[in-house]
Amino acid sequence: MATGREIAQLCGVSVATVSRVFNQPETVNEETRERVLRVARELGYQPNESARALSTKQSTMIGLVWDTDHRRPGWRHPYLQDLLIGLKSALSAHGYHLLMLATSGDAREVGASLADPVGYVNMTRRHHLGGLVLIDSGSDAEAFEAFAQSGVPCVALDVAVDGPKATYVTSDNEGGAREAAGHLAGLGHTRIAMITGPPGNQPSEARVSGYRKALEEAGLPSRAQYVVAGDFYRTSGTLAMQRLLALDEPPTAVFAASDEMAVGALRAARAAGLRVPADLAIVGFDDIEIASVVDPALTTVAQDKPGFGVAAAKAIMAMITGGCREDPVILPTRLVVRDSCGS
Amino acid sequence: MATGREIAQLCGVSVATVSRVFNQPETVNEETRERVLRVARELGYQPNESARALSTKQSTMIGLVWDTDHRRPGWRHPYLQDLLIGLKSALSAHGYHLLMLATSGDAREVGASLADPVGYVNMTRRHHLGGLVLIDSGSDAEAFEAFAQSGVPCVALDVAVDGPKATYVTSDNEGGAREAAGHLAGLGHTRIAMITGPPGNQPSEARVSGYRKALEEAGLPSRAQYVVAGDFYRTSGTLAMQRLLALDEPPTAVFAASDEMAVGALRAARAAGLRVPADLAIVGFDDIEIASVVDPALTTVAQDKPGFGVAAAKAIMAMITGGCREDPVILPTRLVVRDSCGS
DNA sequence: CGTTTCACCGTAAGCGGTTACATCACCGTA
DNA sequence: TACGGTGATGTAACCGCTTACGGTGAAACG
Repeated sequence: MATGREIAQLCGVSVATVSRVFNQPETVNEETRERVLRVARELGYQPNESARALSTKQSTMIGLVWDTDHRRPGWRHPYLQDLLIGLKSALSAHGYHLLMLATSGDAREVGASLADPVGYVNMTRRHHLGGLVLIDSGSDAEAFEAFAQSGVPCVALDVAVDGPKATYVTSDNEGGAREAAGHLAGLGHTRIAMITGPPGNQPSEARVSGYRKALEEAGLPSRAQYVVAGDFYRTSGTLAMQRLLALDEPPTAVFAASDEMAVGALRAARAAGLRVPADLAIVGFDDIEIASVVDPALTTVAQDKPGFGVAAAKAIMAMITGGCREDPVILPTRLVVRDSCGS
Repeated sequence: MATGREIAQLCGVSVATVSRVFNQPETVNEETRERVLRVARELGYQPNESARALSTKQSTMIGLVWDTDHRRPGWRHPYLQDLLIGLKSALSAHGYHLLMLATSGDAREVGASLADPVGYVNMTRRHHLGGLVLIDSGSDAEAFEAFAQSGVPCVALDVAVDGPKATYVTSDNEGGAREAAGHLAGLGHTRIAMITGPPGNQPSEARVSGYRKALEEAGLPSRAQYVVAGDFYRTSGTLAMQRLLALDEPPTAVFAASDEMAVGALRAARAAGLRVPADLAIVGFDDIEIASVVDPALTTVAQDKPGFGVAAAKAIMAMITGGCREDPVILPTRLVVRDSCGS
């Protein structure tokens, strides 16, 4: 590996000049700059990032906090891949790398344990990370708040946090839900139920709120027994649907807070002998891949998946360079009408 | 941030001793060791990884090479999330972190361009990465070979590579395909077609080979027009199926090299008025999520998705510590019989 | 012609660890 | 008593880069 010193010797300049060529090119004479660059290229020079980070106290890395061995076994993020694509490409464009942090297993560790924000924050300091991107694993609101308060620049996905250098990005859950439920109402449905996510989950709460607004706007009554809680998983959708169907006056339309639950509901409906959408209209949320594959294809509220990553990347970079808090980002959603609501 | 020097001063020892406490605990007197550890804990000491890496010329990071802006637009890895879960948790357990590399956009870059192995290898040196994990993006065989030859420890997923410190992990594609096609033969089918992946793709080739073996074992003739090429995408499955159905003697069973193509084939069959599985049996490969959701649920060959990541992690760590090549890992597959083959 | 200005560049002190080597006290042994 | 061995620790060089500071020569100025 060629070092700056070698280049300096070959060019007859000092290491300081070599460094300047790469960091403040305008301060060095064009002729010598060219010379240094040429030699650097010939030698295949790669600046030592460890040395640079040590000296400048900052690296070009952003930490990604994503709990894989989570307390909710089997949990899968609905669109992790698209999110990462957006995140990574936006970060790459500005020379940043994404570091998937681990807090466990390191014998050298001092006082950091798994799923413990402190552990991640420690890692942030160890590696001079510019900031953190926090991926929601379903119910980390409290932990995320700790991150936000730590002073480390961080942006949370789908969890509203607040802190000196913290912000978040989320979809317009309320608006999307409102559009979805409104769509059902517009189709003439008057008995519209909702299957929610786990209580306390922010996107879920927002979706419930949007659902309520849509009912109100359509002049429909809001019945308590039409709102039943799920947990975003498919099975919970089936269970919830069964409870709805057991009602004296079962709904003719259901809005599920996730596509997975919508699929579960669809199963339950079919098992009960109902035809979808003829007897029961179903709308989901997320627009994950299976939405277009189930039969009937699921009408759903699409989230801007890569946009999530891009927005997170922009926010974190802005906070790193700007040094202050950024405004939260609310991404627009889009109602994708397919066959499950019989429009 | 507390440094080793501060600890040293507070404990009345030298920085060397502090360092030894963490790296060669056995060489330092128990009493002083306890003292140093206690003070370190009180100060919330976190070793500076940049300094450590600079000094030792190695970091605790493994690079992940995953092309997001690939020449095949819309490409998605069939099970990236599970793979990452396995990879990350196995690496975490040994104190390694995963760095998602970017090669583009860095103005400071010297001679590294996107999708160029050299760029990634340069990044490896810059950051003192222990090694690289290469995720196949569909057709990177040549590029991967360049990685393998670079001397950097690396393990490729689903691409057979060879090099001084390179190895790969892949599924038993041939065996899985053989079992799948054999299953169809066992069901009494004699006209069994196959929809392959893109020509040159190694897993696809192996699956074709397994398919051929199964036919042979069942005493069935191998007809050239029964093997039609797709590209792993859904649309290509539809197209391929249409061609198969246009044959004078259309097949009664189809084995697709991916679930996506199987779904596409299923659509084509249904559009042609065929019932699945009564008129046409279909088997896929991968066992992605949609396989269990389509109607009829897809019989398919399941890959050990998290196992991929775990195996890759073990291999790369073994090569880093061992310094030499590891044997390739072939993961067993499992035939998941659902409804699309009418067993 | 002396002085100021300015563009350019070198010197050297860090950044926070690791580690080869030296030191020192202490013990057992001849 | 002199000496080699051993365990515990200190000393200092080094890893490769950044940057504050100072120096130099030439152009510009009065």
